[in-house]
Amino acid sequence: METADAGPMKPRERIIKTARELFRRHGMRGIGVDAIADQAGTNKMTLYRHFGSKDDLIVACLRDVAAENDEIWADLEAAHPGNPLAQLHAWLRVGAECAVGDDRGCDMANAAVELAEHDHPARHVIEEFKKAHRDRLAKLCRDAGIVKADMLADSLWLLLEGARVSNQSVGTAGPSAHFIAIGDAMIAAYAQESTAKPEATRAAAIA
Amino acid sequence: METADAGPMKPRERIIKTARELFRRHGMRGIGVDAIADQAGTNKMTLYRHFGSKDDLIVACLRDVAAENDEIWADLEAAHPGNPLAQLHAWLRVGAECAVGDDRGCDMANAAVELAEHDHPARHVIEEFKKAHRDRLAKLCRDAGIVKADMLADSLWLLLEGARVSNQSVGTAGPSAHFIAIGDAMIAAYAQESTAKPEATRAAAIA
DNA sequence: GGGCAATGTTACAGACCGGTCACACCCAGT
DNA sequence: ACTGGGTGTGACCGGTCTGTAACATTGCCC
Repeated sequence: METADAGPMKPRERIIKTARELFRRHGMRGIGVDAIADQAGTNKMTLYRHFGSKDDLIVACLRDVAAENDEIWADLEAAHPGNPLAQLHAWLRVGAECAVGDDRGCDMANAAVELAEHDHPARHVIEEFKKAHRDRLAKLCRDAGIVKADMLADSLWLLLEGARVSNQSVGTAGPSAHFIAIGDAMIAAYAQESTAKPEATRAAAIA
Repeated sequence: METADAGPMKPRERIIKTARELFRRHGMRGIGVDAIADQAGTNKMTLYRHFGSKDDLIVACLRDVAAENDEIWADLEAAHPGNPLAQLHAWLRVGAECAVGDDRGCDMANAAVELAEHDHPARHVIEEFKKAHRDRLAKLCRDAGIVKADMLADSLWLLLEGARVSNQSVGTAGPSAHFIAIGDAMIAAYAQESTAKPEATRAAAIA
């Protein structure tokens, strides 16, 4: 059949790319390896030669998602070098693209829902990825001089997670539509709290 | 096998109760009707006499979830009659029970993730439920005199959705641990904004 | 051109799943 | 005691799924 992607990519890449799309559209348990191989313009045998099992393929896809996300963070820092507050606002805008322009949520979070077994090989990748994301966000908040950096990071994090999962039940026109407004309000509130009160502290530091 | 639940309940109830638990633990696509019937102390044939298909059973389970939730809202109002702000804080506590004491998230949201087909019969139930929940929350905010009631409602809603989905990737000790603190801060910020600024308005109303 | 590794093709095995059938059973209401 | 509706039992069908085996084919490098 091979409806798409007979491009110059090697089979391995095509399989991962196609699998990611089909996993996303039908769920990991809702699509078979045969359909993935077909759609990738190859066949089941070569798929199994590159990935020993479907679970291995799933793990490879999630690692691909993680790598893609690393690029986003690199872009974020490159766009506003040395300006963590601007990076924080930019992060919010990037998150908004996910939260308003897409109704199938975060691949990692979806995988965590679908792969309920606690010993699934993908769980490790998911947990590592999400913790890394949250830690990067917290570092950004800290570097931006937010006092309660962890609280703001967790607030923004839960906001994004909530928006992306909410899209799947009530659509992008639901509460997620206010994503940026809510996020900006959060940042503003914590930033104000960080500059208003501790004048005594700052004065002491100067003196 | 019938490891559990040979109680006095009629088969239909036992099946729904068991199905809900197994769906929750293994995912809807991760458990078969045969296993559900076994665990419920009955058999597949009886299951199919009560529910025409597995999808029907799924819908029935989700309706059961919705009914249980209605009770929670009734309890909330009964506990603090005529005091919407107290109900709002109580709602946050109830949400916290889900967000810190459970790592398998919201059944409805999980179903939305797992049942990716846009025409699945359960989708209607999920959407209706989630919208009703969000609307009730917005009404509570409005009744509590919050000016930007919709914004607060959406913020709290996304907070809860995020916490419950986040539990499945990073556990209850992750950002969800700050659920109540974050929620209280949100309510406080919006409540302050609702009493501080509009003194002119209130004065005008009195005069 | 020869050779070798990667890829394609077909068929198959084994398991599981949703769903149905025919028939035996139990037990309450009359 | 009878009867009838709800229930239990096991077998079965057709389909789909992951994963494998054996063999043909392509394409690249020397």
